[in-house]
Amino acid sequence: MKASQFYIKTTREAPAEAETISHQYLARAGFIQQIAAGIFSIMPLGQRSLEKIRTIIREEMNAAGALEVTMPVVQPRSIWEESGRAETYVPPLANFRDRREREMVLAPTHEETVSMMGRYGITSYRDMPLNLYQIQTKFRDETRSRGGLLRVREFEMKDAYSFDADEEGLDASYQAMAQAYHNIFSRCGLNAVMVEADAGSIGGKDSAEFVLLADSGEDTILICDSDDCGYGANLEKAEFIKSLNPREVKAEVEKFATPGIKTIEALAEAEGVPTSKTGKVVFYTIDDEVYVVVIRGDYEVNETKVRNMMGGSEPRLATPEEVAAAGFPAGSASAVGIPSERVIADDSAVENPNLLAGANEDGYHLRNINYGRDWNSDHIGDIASAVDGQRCSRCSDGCLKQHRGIEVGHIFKLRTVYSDAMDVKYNDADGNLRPVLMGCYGIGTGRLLAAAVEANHDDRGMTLPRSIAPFEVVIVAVNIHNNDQVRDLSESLATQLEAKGVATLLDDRAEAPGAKFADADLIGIPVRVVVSPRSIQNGGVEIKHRLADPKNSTIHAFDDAIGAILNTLES
RNA sequence: CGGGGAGUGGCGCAGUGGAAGCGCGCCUGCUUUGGGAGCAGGAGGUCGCGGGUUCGACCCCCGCCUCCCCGACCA
Repeated sequence: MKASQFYIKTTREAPAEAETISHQYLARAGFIQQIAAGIFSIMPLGQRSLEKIRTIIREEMNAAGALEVTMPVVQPRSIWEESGRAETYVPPLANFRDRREREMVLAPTHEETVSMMGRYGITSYRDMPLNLYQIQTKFRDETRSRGGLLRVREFEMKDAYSFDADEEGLDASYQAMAQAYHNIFSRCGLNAVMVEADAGSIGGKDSAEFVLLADSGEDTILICDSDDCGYGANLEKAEFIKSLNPREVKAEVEKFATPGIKTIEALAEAEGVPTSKTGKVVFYTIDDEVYVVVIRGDYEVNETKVRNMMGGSEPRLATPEEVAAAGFPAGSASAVGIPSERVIADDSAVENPNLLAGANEDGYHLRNINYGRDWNSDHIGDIASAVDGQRCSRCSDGCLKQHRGIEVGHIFKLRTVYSDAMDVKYNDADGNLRPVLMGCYGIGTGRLLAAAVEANHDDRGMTLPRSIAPFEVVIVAVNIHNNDQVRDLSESLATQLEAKGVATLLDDRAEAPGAKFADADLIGIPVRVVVSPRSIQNGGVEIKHRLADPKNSTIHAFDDAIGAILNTLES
């Protein structure tokens, strides 16, 4: 491909709104163009990289036995009513009416349509396992866009859906996808870690996400630092071992005045004890009921864990008005005297004796509060968020280390959430009608590209691996327009490389050499070959890997050039 | 959807109540050709939109739209 016939428009400066490295480089190199908030066009260079990513994904999905399909982006709202998600998935659903006034949605994900596809043909356990996937556009209206391609509203996703007759089958499908994902990310040059995750609003149970560790990511994950443990989970899911305060004989409750003390930290300091000796309270509204959530003072409430414990309804912090309306005291609160069905308690608050807590009277607190004697709860469990440095729940000696990361893939066991709602059933070997067990598996292709840039760049530009770089070799033809030798040799090299299947860009533009070098570095083409009057005088062409020092190239005679280029490409 | 910022040629930015400029990029010609070349000459902007104040608004006032960042949610 000749650069003069391609579409290469690079800029020295990134758009002002580009903050992340990947956004800056993808924009400067002309891979992407922003059209609206979270909506991008992909330009020819970006298209080539994305297509290579798609090809890798297709190869791995096909190898895992999945079958490619295409499902519609525009869907009738009625099928979302059938699954029940028209009500629960409200914010991200973009609605419109067609010209016959039928209510339509832009699909944010495709469980409904794939369930219909499964329902169409799956009638027997003999029809499974089945795995259907597509690479298709999604639109989520309420997700806030951020970081260029890292998070957008319209995005392309590879989404796969498995159908199995039993748990063993589902597990095998899930494991096959996990392996395929490892292969995909590895081939794209990403060292993604698989961590346990919460299933979120998609529904279902077991799930894991694949995360590229990067400070620009918005995902918080915790990974055990023990070499042979391997436990990792995202913040919503991570479990840890809570410390236990020393056992003490239950002491008598004492009420005491604490004028002006509003925080747990201030209370602990005033009493000269650690915050782990306190029980703090947060009010949450769940399904229009206000609950008192109790947790030991040194931990924070994890709303996802609360949601899961309370049956899946989203908790949100209660407003002062709601707290007052529920008849709960606003200041210096505690669970003492609150009906147990309205108390949600972390086990840390239950298991530790003689805690400091509010007196449910402004300006007063209580010493020596004990669960069972002074307060009760019908909802006890782990609702605490893990933080850096806590003990790993899976091994005896590890500590959890907190990281930021970019979520590039997510796999779920949906089980029967959608097969029940959408009536996807089969006959088992005994003739019983059973719901199909489903799984779903997603990879954002654009985000994968952005993540690859986040993981592969330097101060000159992108350093994408050969597997996803838009071109593998760039031939910088210096002075090509007034030097026939340069022109003939560079074109000959390009032709030979193309014949060997190497994606080659011949930079024949009438740009200054420096501009061509800068563009080659910015775009991040793995191998650079220079053909110039000087290189010819020196006996051939110069070959350099993108990651090598800019000045550090080697001269090769023309007869050896192709071999040397291929060798450099392999390195 | 809450909180904060910003909208001026393609991109990055300056600017004043008398109404528009710089750098990069673009076009033409000549000269150049190893890390984003030089000279000369050009093209390109209803200053986000609507209303108001004023003799006069890019500037002041009001409303709206859009974009970005932080938070809640996700691939």
